[in-house]
Amino acid sequence: MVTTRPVADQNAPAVGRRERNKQEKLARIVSAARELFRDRGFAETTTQQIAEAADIGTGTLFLYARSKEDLLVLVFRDEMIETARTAFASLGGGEPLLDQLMQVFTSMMDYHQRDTDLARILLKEIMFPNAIGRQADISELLDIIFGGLADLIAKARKDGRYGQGANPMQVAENLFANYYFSLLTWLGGRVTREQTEHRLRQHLAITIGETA
Amino acid sequence: MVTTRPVADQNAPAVGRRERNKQEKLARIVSAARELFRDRGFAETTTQQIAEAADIGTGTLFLYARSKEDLLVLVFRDEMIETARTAFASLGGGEPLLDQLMQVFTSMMDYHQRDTDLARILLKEIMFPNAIGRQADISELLDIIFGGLADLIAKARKDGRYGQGANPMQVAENLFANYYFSLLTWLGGRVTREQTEHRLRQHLAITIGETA
DNA sequence: CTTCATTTCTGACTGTAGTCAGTTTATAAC
DNA sequence: GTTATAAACTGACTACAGTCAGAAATGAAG
Repeated sequence: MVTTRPVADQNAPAVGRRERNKQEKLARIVSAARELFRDRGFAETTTQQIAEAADIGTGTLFLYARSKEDLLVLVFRDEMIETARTAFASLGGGEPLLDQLMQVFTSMMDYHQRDTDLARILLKEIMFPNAIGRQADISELLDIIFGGLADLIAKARKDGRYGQGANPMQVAENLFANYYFSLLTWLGGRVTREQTEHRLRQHLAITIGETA
Repeated sequence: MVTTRPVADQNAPAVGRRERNKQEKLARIVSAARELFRDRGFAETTTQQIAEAADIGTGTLFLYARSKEDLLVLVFRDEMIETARTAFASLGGGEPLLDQLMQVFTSMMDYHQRDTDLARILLKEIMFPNAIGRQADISELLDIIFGGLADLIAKARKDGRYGQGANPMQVAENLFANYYFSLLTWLGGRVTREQTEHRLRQHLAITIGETA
């Protein structure tokens, strides 16, 4: 049997043992970290424990994530992206814009509610990445959210469900700023989820120039 | 000479040597920390250095601030409060609301521009206090900003410079959320100050329902 | 002044994130 | 196969934030 080098396997160019090993290790790391973070919490999990559970050296961990926080983002980024996508995709077509917006944002809040402590740290890291050029890039997540919101606004305007004239992307940014701020107060612990949603709705209404 | 115990010295009740020492130490700590943070940056300054410069033990530092981040807030909180007060106080009366808002926010941005690295960490700590019941409480700062904004809105509405019907406090929160978000992108380093101001103005215009 | 209780202070110590010089492993070239 | 080069890995190590048991200072009471 002539084992030729694996030439151009469709969407996996140049996959040698090296690359495979790397992918496997990354998977082990992410899996171990996810479990430990969920079980014990972020602060209570040490990078040593993660390394041990992933069966790698302590130093190796930091080849895959620049910091413990970076690792956290790496672990949950995909879930968040999926949550955002689903939130937009499961939207009915003809409802009032304000209701659509609230559906999207409450879906994302549902995700964070499962573990508000992790959510808090995630939120912080998303907007304050402490390593420039981080491994775990979150621009894709932001693109999905901003793009989705801008689309909603543009569509609502076409259908005559929303009349204002401002640039959809700027309205989207304004809406997200309010969502982010609401999330902060919610996860800050002084306000219930119910109160947070109520206020968020009013803030969104102000931005799109309607009554709540 | 009969040294009576200092009875009720007007606005300083029960000031013994103990209280005086504490105040002096706090002043030394804040002063030393301010200088070091400004000179070398936050990450590059160690709590040891601060303690040494303030001529106290390492442990003592953490009786006055729960963490290094807490100390940062302790150091700059008063300056920020003063900046916010001044920003609102130096406002002319009859200008368009949007211009007034931009004046307030650019004043606060001027303050942060002196040291954007510190500003970044401050911003983070203000919205993500990592110790509950921190020593350095920032609720006063937020009260000033929210109150000031709400006043501006209420006044503008009375004068007929602003017509919308929403609760002034909620509009204030919406405006601040947008300011905070703009600050984030600015201090995140991907956008110039000029671009940031331009965008902020448009976001504020959307919120108050006017054209930029 | 002399206890005694309470507050404040202290620095040796601990736990942990992150580093780096040296080692191992994969690939390429012949 | 052998050798050479580069990539990936490793764990002993470093630096530093924050702790805590004991020491010192203060004030109160007699």
